[in-house]
Amino acid sequence: MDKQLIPNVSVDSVVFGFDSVHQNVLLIGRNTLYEGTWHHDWKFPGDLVRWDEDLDTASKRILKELTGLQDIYMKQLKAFGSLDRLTRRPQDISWLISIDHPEKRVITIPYYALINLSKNGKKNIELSINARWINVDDVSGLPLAFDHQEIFKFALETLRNELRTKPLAFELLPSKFSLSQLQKIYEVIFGISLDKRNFRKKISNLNYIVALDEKETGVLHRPARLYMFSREIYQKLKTENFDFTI
Amino acid sequence: MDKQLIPNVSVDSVVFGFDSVHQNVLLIGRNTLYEGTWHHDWKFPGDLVRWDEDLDTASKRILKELTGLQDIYMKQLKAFGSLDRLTRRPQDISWLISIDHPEKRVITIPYYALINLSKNGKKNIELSINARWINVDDVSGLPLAFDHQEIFKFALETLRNELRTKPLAFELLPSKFSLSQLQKIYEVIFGISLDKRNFRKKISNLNYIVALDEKETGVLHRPARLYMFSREIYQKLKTENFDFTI
DNA sequence: CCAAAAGTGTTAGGAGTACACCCATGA
DNA sequence: TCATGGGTGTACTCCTAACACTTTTGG
Repeated sequence: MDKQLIPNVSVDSVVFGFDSVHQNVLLIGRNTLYEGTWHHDWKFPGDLVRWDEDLDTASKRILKELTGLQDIYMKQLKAFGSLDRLTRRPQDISWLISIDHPEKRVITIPYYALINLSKNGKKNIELSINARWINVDDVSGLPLAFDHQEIFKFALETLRNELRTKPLAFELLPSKFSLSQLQKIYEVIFGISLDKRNFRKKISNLNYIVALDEKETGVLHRPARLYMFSREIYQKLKTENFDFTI
Repeated sequence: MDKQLIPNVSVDSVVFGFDSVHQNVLLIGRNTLYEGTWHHDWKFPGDLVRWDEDLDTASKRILKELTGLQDIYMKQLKAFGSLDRLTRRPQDISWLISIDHPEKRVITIPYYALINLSKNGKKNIELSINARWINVDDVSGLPLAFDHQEIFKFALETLRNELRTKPLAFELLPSKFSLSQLQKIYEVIFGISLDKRNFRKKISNLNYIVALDEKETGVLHRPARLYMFSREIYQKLKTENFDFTI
């Protein structure tokens, strides 16, 4: 095995992709030969960390290598290090042998990432390898490798928590956006529907969301006014508790 | 070095101790010989993980070995794995050499723990090794080893977040407690003061905090009514968002 | 002129906040 | 009877929630 790699520490990426209608997650399809038959399942993109890179750097590098994605919001979830996390499912053991992986025990440090698919082009990303965007509602019905189902559950909870308490929605929007786009993010990720008037009333109290003198173009309906998120104003007001409980 | 230990993965414990007046954290004093003079600093209790134990198990074992504490609430924070985390301060390098530690790069996985000092006896815990309870407000003025200042900051933020959104306060209370005791926890940990009447009004809406037909005894004032936390009722209502924004 | 989404105000109920006095007990 | 913390109610303000029609644009 490559000597530049730490043999027992990996990172995985749970990449959430938002396409203005659904919330998806990026999974890599995998075929494993086990007891003479092929098994198909899914895993999150991930790999071993190098000796000469930080964990945050590793997560970015590996995501880029495996999917071509870069310059997107990424945040560490926590470490997963159960004794049997690689060996619970016999087909995973077969797979580890097939890729000549020597370690019985690898601790993985998953990250979650956010990406706007309408902005970045869903297909460009799927081109690389056998990655697919899967609707988050369908993930619990799929066979996932190792402890990736557990990691997924933790990632989804964390995403929702952070979205409610931090200005994370703007990572999923272009720098100029309409209030309907913003509202849609909360609706899709929390799986709820919100009242337009009440939502706007709430937003108008947040003075770090600033109205621009610009409108949408090229839409076949009344064009919406555009807004931007001012990180400077947000930082100043940050001491007040932000709570996006909508 | 002990072959049972994973050489590059450790756990640390940020133990918060609440003594009904202050919030403290458990630190281990350390003297390091560096360039001919002794340097004194502090670190969180921690050690390497064994090959044959889960991370959660390791954190409990090591905390018990180093402080005698057991059966307390512990939760993982996240992994810290900067390239230079062991080597930023020259005296840390000296110390690693002195304890014959071979690895240049160790990823640490800190946990935070909660303990009620009035219940458990502050002194019993300090007896072991050179551990001390330090008021959390004083920690940022102390020299801490490695990246432990950064870990501490993260732990304190996480504690406050969890306390606001999860029924964590009850980990710091006996099973039967008065409302003043409960109020005190929020006051000390958030460093604020709360109105008694408004606090009680809020509590009375939470029906998983159930009034008992019992009173304090042995106090030299009017005895307070006792309450208990019902985890069953809490679990049922859990879907409603809990927010202890006081 | 039609389709499609943008934009806008009012009211009623509930939650949060500020505030001061009497009560029960042990010493 | 005194010291100590326990226990209680009201009024005001602010936030939340429910709800429907007009406006602007491109086709």
